[in-house]
Amino acid sequence: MPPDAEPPRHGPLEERRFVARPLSVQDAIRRDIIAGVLTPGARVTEASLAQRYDVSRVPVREALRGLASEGFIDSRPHVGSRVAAIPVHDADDLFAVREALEVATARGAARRAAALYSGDESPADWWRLRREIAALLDAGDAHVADGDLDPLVAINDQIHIAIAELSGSATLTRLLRQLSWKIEWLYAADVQSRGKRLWPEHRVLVGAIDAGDGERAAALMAAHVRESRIGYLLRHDVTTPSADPAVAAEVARRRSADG
Amino acid sequence: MPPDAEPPRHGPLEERRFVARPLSVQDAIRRDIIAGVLTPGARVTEASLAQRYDVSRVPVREALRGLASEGFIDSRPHVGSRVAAIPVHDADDLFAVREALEVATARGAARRAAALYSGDESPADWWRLRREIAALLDAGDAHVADGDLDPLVAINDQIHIAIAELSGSATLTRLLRQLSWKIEWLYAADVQSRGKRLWPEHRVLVGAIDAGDGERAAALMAAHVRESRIGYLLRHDVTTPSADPAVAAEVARRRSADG
DNA sequence: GGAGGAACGATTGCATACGATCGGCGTCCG
DNA sequence: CGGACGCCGATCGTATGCAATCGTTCCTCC
Repeated sequence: MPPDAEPPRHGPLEERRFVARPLSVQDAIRRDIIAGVLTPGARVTEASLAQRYDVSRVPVREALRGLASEGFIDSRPHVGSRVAAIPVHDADDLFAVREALEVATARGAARRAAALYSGDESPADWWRLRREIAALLDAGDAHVADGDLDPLVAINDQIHIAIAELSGSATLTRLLRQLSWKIEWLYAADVQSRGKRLWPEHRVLVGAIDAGDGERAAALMAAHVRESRIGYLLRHDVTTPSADPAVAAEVARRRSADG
Repeated sequence: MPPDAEPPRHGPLEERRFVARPLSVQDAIRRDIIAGVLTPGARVTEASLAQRYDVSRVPVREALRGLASEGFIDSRPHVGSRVAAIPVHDADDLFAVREALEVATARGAARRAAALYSGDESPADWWRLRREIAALLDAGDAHVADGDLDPLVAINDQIHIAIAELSGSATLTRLLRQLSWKIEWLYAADVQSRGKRLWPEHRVLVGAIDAGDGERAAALMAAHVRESRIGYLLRHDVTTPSADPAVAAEVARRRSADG
């Protein structure tokens, strides 16, 4: 089924509802913060941002409030707002929570796939998400083949978010999205991630979801996120490797092995 | 030291910065949603809320945007907003993620306590939070002694949030706060929680944090949250008890034991 | 009688304007 | 010479007004 068959049918309604919102001011500011255009500690007044993004103070104000509740902005009433500090010392904990989040979403997605095949449920947007994941997998493969690894981190995040949406839990999806932004911020701040080795795991994971094997999907996701966590800790030498003893041991082992 | 000695000194600056913001519109609406005053599915227009809380449309608008990003409001552009559905089918996953979150914050709080005693760090508001926890523990004890268990769930949440702040991770604290609101919503929606049995565990947990024993604090918190999760699942008979096999087995065991 | 289209009401999105509050700095008094 | 008081610029918080968009309803035509 071609992916462009259904969208023009319902038109802009379903379109705006779910996928392609026209990049709100909040998204634009967040993107600039993550990309490093707005550096931590920088003063951002409503007026300056309004001029920067060519809108009035009102949307900027709403965006700032949202970004403050997401932790990208530190705001003090009647004083001003600043770009928050990158949570580098939280990195390991962020990965630990991400593991729990993603294990739950992977298991939920597989469970929902099983329910779908047995006819218990008929989720409307399941197939749309499934096709989106397929497209993302193909796009990632193409980038890997071309040796262009930079877009991989963004595609990786989109796949994981799509799997979360596949699980049907809006709450978990929302939390994971916030966490992904933070981890992306961590990656972008220091060093470009090289996710080539972890990339092939995605297809195996999606296969387990399609098969409806919840436990296998959960185990694969746990290993996948844990590898990502170990990789981050290996690239950033921190004093305390990890709070999780198993992760810390693995980091120490590889560090001594690789020299 | 009486707790009302310092606030009038620096006045409203430090006051507003951290603790007692004058209950914003967003907090008021969220409170009403959790309390069931605004029921899921109810239409909420900016104008009606503005009249209800006696403010203009602009603060209502900001509050709605924030609540939408928190998942309490479903908003569609140019159409309107509705109170979101209570995430009952996510309950078990929410507890699983909460366990990971709270284990990380408990471990972090204990680690920070150890660093404090060894003189490595000197956190300014550590003692303030520690006193706040002590006051909350005493208040909870008083309620338990009086047999007034209703405020216990709120006090419980405040203790857990304070422990998260003690860990020093703003990101984890923010995620936990959002999760706590959702779980509180779950509890308030169906049945009043009876947390008397779990209450004494708090002092043991805080003791482990004070001792700087990170692993013990983490283990205690994991058991504490898991008990809470099992209790919820026991009170709400769901078809699939839990995604975690150990939790599911324990729920089944107690259910057959209690009849 | 049914289907397509246009106009209307309702609601949000944004811009502008004004009032309230805070931090900084000069000045005055002890 | 040091500290406290008061003024002032800066910034936020809120209110009001207008334009854009969506869902609906009614009208017309087939």
